[in-house]
Amino acid sequence: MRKKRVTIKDIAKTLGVSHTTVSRALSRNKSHMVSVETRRQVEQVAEEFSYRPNLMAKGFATGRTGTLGLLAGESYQEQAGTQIESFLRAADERNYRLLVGMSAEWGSSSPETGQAAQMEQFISSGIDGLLVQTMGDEGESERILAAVDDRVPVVTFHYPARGFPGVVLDYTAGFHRATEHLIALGHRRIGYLGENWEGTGHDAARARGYFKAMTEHGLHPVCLTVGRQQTESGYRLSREVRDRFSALLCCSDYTAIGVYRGLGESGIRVPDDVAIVGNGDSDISAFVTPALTTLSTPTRGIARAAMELMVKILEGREVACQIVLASNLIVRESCGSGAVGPTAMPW
Amino acid sequence: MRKKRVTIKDIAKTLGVSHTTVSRALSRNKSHMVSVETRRQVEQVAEEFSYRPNLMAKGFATGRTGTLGLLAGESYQEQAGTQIESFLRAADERNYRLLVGMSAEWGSSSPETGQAAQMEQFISSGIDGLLVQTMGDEGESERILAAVDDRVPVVTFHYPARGFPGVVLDYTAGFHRATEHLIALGHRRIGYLGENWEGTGHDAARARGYFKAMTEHGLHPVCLTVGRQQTESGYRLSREVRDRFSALLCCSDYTAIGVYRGLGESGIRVPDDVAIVGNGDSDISAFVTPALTTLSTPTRGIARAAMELMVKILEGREVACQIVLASNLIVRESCGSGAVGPTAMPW
DNA sequence: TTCGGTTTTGCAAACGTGTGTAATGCGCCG
DNA sequence: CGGCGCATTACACACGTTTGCAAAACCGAA
Repeated sequence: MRKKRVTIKDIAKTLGVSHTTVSRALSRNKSHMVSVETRRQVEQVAEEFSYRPNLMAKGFATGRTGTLGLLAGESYQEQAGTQIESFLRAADERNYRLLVGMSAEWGSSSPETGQAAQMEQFISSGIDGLLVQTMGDEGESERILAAVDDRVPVVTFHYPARGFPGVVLDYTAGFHRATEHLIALGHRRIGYLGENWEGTGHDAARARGYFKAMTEHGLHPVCLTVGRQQTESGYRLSREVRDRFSALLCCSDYTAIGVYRGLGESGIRVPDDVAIVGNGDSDISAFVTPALTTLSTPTRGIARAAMELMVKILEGREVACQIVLASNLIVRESCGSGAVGPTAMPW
Repeated sequence: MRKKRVTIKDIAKTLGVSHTTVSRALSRNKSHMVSVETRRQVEQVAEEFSYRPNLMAKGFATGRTGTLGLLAGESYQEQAGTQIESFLRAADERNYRLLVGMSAEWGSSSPETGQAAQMEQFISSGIDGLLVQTMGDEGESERILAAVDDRVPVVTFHYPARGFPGVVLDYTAGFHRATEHLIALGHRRIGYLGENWEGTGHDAARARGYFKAMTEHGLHPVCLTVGRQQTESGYRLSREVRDRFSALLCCSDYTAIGVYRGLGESGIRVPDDVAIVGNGDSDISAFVTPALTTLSTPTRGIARAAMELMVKILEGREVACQIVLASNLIVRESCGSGAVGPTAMPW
């Protein structure tokens, strides 16, 4: 037995005015004036009845709901949780609500279908705009285009998607910088441990940065492929790697942790015998021993930039634009360059 | 220039029937029949026009939106990200959408105000039910009661809230078990490092489990207070602790990591000199050296149970009920009880 | 008093869908 | 042929809010 909600008509009735007047009094509409006295009374009664506007009805009438859809990626590696949290903050700051979903593989349907279905649902729910985490795979922007069908504005983040404005994380620049860091420390035999460095996604972007830096310095790049079980793969690959390289770039912190374990068991020391660089700056990276030098994903920056872009588009102040953010190299202990202890706490 | 959306009226017009018929044909309404032929035609045209129902209008008409509000807690310690993700999965499984917020301190307003405002907004947005992460502080259930004002059903999770059905995490049982684990290993001088063990929240619940186990075995409980900067506090307290205890229970994994560092710098070995138990089973715990024995929060279980409870309540199959879940003790290396290496990977 | 203008208010439609009630058509039986 | 029952469809209203247009009220000046 739930309470019946208070509407503007209830207020209107007790004041003996029309609901139109109440609506105008409360929404401070410019085009139609309400006398000061009327407004005062309306506000008083609204307060008294603890009136709360029905945002659904409002959105229904205006076509704007103040709600955005956020479609985040999977989390096993990319820290979707932190990313979502950052978006919640950014949305809160701008007084938007967030309908959240994950473009996941867990369901019965394929990832593409799931993603499309989520977008459809969001749009049906009446969002004002859609924030989509892109993965960079082939045909992604066509999929988004087909699902959204130009019914709401879209802002992508993480990876560029043809035809959509978005915030792009420049993994290439980050890994270029990380590779140069290792070269500057005197390393020559530097390897890259990647999941899918021949493809078109995140990982290939990282590999490109590595390739570029290596060839620029006349060095020979060598890539090894890790499996989906990243930590375990790193652990396995560590055997194969022991004498071939003096430094290793890993596509994720988890891979690096697996390498740590494997090398440790073989008596190979980090960073004295091999230098390691991770990626992601996940919670673990500052606390393992030795603390892991890694590339941090500017999660908050991405969320902020994407929200700002979305708001601009909604207000018609911007049409299309790609914002590029770079990963930061966080130097800790695992390359032996002098930094000691955790340098970046997660709070 | 966005596309105009296709409505049932458009379908009705092209078929020369009333929109009522279309509505009934698509919603397979029991009380009114539609001829097989008509339904077929309607479905065909709907497909052709790629019609998508306006969930807002639907909810507006029926009073049900298929959307739930999720108000998660802060994440700096409790891993809100993982918790949110679990809820997204659980909601997806049951075909609900999730409006997500965090009851945060980040805004300009006080946490209580922020929380209340979020609840108001959610309810205004037309949610069918509200999932609230409770913190266990004084007056919490009154605050929720005041904000929700019986307009939507509420299910709480994490901590019991008077008058609300919910899923309760039994920290007391978990820490009782952890303490007994240490006692069984022969430890007598066992300390507890807690944030607020005299209060009424999570941490006090943990402390109660510790107290209970200690007094049951005729041992003297000693609590030390850590600050909000958990890792740093653990680091500082580690000096004070070195000779007083042979085992330490920490209120979070992060505190434990701080203790690790501090003890390591003093040449005190874990677990040989001091045994450590953490709490939370965060990502780091399996990967630090030695791998941390910790209490895992059944994040997925909480989400599943809360969602199921909510659905039951929405369907009128349940009224009030408290489901209790316990933390699991994950035995790794930090108590020296024989387990080696990471025993629980996060995937 | 009347007129013109300004300020304030009300009416009614609109947004897209669901649903109670009434109407229509059809076949069957008396 | 009339009446009844049943299957199918249509009409009209509801949900809560915004908004264009029109009407009313008020004020000052002619």
